[in-house]
Amino acid sequence: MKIYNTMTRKKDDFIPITEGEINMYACGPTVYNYFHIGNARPFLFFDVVRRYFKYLGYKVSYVQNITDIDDKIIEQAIKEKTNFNEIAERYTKAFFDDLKLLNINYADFNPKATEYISEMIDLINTLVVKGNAYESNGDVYFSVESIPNYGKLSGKNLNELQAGARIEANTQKKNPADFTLWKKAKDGEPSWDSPWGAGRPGWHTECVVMSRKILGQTFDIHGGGVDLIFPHHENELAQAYALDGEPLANYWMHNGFLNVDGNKMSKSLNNFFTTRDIMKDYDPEVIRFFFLSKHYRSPIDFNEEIIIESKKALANFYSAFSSIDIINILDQDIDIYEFNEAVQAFKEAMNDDFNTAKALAVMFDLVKEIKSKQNSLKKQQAAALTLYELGQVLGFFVDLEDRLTNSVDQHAEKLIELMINYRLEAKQEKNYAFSDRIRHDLSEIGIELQDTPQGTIWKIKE
RNA sequence: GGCGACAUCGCCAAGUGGUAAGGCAAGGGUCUGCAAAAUCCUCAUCCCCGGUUCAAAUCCGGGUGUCGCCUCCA
Repeated sequence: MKIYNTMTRKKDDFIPITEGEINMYACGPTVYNYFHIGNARPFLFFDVVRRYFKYLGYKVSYVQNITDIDDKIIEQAIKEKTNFNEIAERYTKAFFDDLKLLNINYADFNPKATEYISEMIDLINTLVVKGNAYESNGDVYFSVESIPNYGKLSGKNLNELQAGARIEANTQKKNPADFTLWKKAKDGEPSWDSPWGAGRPGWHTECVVMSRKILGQTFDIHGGGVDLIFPHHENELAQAYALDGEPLANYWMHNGFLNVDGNKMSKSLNNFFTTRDIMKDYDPEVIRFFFLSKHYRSPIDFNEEIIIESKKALANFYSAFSSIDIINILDQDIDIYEFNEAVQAFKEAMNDDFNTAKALAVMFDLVKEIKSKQNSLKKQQAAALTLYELGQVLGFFVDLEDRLTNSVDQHAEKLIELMINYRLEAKQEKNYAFSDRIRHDLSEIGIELQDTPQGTIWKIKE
């Protein structure tokens, strides 16, 4: 298995620290709002990473933090004239609700920053004692010059950083690139006591404390969006290195950004979408397909057309399932060994730095096998079960039965059948004007009739 | 200004040395009273120029274009 490692800038062979076990950490949300569609990408992608490792038989420990104290949360609280706790709690709940809708399995651990304040203070204190951090007027900064190789992950060097004029001049800092470990509280801000006075921890410390506490000194995979490489992950790395010279993680994975109609998503461009809002209009599984149809490291463009395309493409899987009546064979003991080759192709794709786009192509090949009349029923069924198995690895096909059945109440069903019979009578009398009117009118209210050799069937239109 | 990524059919998107996966759309056939659905078939030489090689979308150099990071940000 190969994973692209931001640290080495190439695909590295993946070797877990402990054979058969994987410890991974992905940066979670700052809970000050509903998460947007761009945020959904890493959440969803690392869900797939974890599912795939489990499919391969690894024991996976997955940690995703929740940043529940931060400037943005405080800002939002002020705006709503409430306290930061209430904001954090509200959007933490929303976060979990939305994950559930997206069929993203919760992490094994979701530590919150506010639950680890004393550990963070300990860590900062250790860094101060070791000479890697210094207090200045109630703030504590990490000294980037105190360790060698600062900037290794992001490919930056300190001279260039200093040359960049965009780092605000902060006279408190010894080096403009030094970052905040502890932030002195202003009047009225939430705060915790510390050896440096009342304040709150800087963002870059929580991940170090929580990941090491739960997963150990060095863990296997640390992930997040590309924008986190610098400064966030660089700064995490620096702290861990300063503590004991050990790397924080062996593999650094970063997903590419999402653009909207070719532009960066921003509130000012009026192209800002929360995942929650999009899920009102589109099946969450369509969103999953959309993301997985492109390699995770590439930038991806979000727009309405592409979502509709994803929706149509995804529908092929269900159409294939429907044609084979998969619900009735799910618990049958059907040998799917015949499609072992497809499974291998799927794994090969996934083993190559999680090439989900290629993996989806393997799934579409199975759709062909399911529908091919050259194949025996048994072979079609085996292909369907293989498709089902692979799809689940990517997080598809939840509530399969519900999706494949028309859900209307019994009276409505009888009414529809009644209409179908009336139409049939009209057809037999060659009163096509009337039969077409019935079909048309039913279609108008969302019920689609299809004449098949087996008779007329009906479907609820999307 | 510094660092980096990308450029493949109308659209989306795999493919990193051996002669272009897949999806959407489109065109054509079958089926149908007509539809729909289904089904079968068709559909690219890889931004430009130069180089390396028996062989390049794939490697190297030079262009052009798009994007990201350098500041809170998935």
